[in-house]
Amino acid sequence: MKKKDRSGTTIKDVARETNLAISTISKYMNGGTVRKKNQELIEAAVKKLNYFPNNTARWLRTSKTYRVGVIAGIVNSPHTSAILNEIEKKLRDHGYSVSFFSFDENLDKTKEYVEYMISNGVDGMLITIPGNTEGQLIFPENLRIPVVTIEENSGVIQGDCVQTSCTQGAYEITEHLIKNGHSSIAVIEGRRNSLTASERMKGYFRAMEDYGIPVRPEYVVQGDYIYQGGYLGIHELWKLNEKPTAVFVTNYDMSMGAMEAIYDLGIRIPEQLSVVVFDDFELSVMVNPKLTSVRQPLAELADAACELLLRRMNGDESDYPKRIRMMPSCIYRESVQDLNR
Amino acid sequence: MKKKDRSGTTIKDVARETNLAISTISKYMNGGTVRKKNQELIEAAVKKLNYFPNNTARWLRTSKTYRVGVIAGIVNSPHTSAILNEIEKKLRDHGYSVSFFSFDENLDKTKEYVEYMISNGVDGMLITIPGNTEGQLIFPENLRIPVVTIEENSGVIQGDCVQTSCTQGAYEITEHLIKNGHSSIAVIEGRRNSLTASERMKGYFRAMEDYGIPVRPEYVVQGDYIYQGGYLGIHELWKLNEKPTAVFVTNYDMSMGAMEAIYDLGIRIPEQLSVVVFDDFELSVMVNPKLTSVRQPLAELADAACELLLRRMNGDESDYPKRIRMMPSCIYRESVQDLNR
DNA sequence: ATGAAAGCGCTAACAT
DNA sequence: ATGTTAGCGCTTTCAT
Repeated sequence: MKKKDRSGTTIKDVARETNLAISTISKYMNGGTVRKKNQELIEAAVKKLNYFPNNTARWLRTSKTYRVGVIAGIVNSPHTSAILNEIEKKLRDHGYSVSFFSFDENLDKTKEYVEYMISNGVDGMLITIPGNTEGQLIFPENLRIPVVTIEENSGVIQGDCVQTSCTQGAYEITEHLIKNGHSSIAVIEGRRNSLTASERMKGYFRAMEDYGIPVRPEYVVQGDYIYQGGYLGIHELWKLNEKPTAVFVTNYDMSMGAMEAIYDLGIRIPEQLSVVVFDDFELSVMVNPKLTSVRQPLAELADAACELLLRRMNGDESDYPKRIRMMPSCIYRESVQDLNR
Repeated sequence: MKKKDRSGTTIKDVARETNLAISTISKYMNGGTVRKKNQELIEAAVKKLNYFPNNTARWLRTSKTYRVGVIAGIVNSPHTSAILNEIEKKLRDHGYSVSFFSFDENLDKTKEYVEYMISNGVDGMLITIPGNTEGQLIFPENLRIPVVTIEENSGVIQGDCVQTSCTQGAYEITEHLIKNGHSSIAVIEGRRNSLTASERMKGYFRAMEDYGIPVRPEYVVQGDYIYQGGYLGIHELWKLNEKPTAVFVTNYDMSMGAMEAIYDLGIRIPEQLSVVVFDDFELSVMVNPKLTSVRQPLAELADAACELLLRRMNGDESDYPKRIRMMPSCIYRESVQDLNR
């Protein structure tokens, strides 16, 4: 039997070794009380045979796997990895392990992934959609396990979710530029049809409007949420006769491209151009000067999602569906020049 | 029953719906042939009831979970996330999903983690040890599933592993400095007792020796593999009367600290100081000027590890234990001044 | 091609 | 406190 080759010692072996009933072993392994003598017997046998209980078989009876499925974007991005890191830590603290899938492109496959996860026996799921992903989350029809989504958008999903308000962050950072005396404020937009992109633009437009500053069409350049977009965006802006005094780059990847272009063109920050960016990762403090940016509370987001999921998995459905909104915060560093002085 | 609340449709339900035997359904689901009429019946029922087979129960019979356990360091680091990303993609392509644990501190808990993973029913395991982690991998005694480790060290583990040669990379990058006319070459060392640290230092010392350049003790400054170490290291070097013309920073976190210190002190790269670093992530190209660095082939490492594990899980033990060594490569950019010109 | 039945490792009544 | 037994969802002989 293949079986015997792979799987190690079972509860049966321990029972045989100790001359006790299987159920006694089971009881003890689950924290029940047995006679001291038997406890010692069991301990000895467990050690000798190197037995540890099989959660998978356990699940068959209890319908608990203590495993949660996580579906996320490319791990190798600071956004996803920050969230994933927090999720894993948090869930492990609560005795859960995580199985995860990442998807590269679109969301079409989520349904398939979700089904696969359930096939694999998870007690619940966490889904985090990177803001620059197109498409819609699709769930199998009669989903029986709790799912909490972590996202930057709003309105995409029904059900439990935690999210950040992109509009708010974009508004604040634009306002910051305005308060520093800027009115020629360019923006490098995210990909068309992206919800986060339009949320962020909304924040920008609203701030401009609130302060009565007209938006010049040539200052709104179309990006795509990737490196390239930021790079080309800056080049485009720098061809203008009347150059902006500030630029708001609306996501992380684009901000790297933008910085590259800024170096290439020899533009001095903040003397010639003030720069603010959406998302705050390592780069923001490693470039010179350090960037003023909008920071999404990723760890807090992940934490809240885990808490909620944990409650759901424990059967508490009281406040379903719950939508938790968190506010991003602006981090003021050295990349903005104060034009008032 | 809790049970019924959570778990969805079972094979039983499909059998009832179609008036066929459970075993017929099972056969069909596993690619066996059934009468056309029955096939249609089953398909219809599966769709109607939204049935998908439960891998976990399946495992009970087949001892295959199609799940592999991954134990890695902090996900939220470019090193780990690059590897994890590749592993997940690769394994998913082969029909496996990944369960993972990360550990923050030391390796003492690996044994526990490994046991837990096995309890959870994985077909194999991948363990990646970040080079800056102390301690020894400890495995449970009669481990019945294949394990492949991915590491930067050599000699720590018996069994299958893939690794990079740190010594080689450190040698090459030091040699590069020498060939560019440098002889006052400082190095910021990794943490004491770290194997990778000593491997990297070995590369440095060997290159210096091969080219007959004496190593000045004050140019070897002790770091700790974290940000702080790089930061303080540069400050320490810059207090010296005879400053080095080049510095080799031996890991990523320290190189960030070093760059920070370099900015703070207003040191110009490469005019005043040439900088080379071990590890090549985003930072290296985002700073100005771009950094010459040693790049570990992380994706390739992960790929090779997956290939090997996949073979082992398919029962091919032919070349056990296999040790695959990969060479890092140097990426020459703009942070080194050519003193020969 | 189909079905009946045994059994994977474990837990949970229930009886002792 | 311990043992007996049924059964979780599924695959796999072995009959039919």
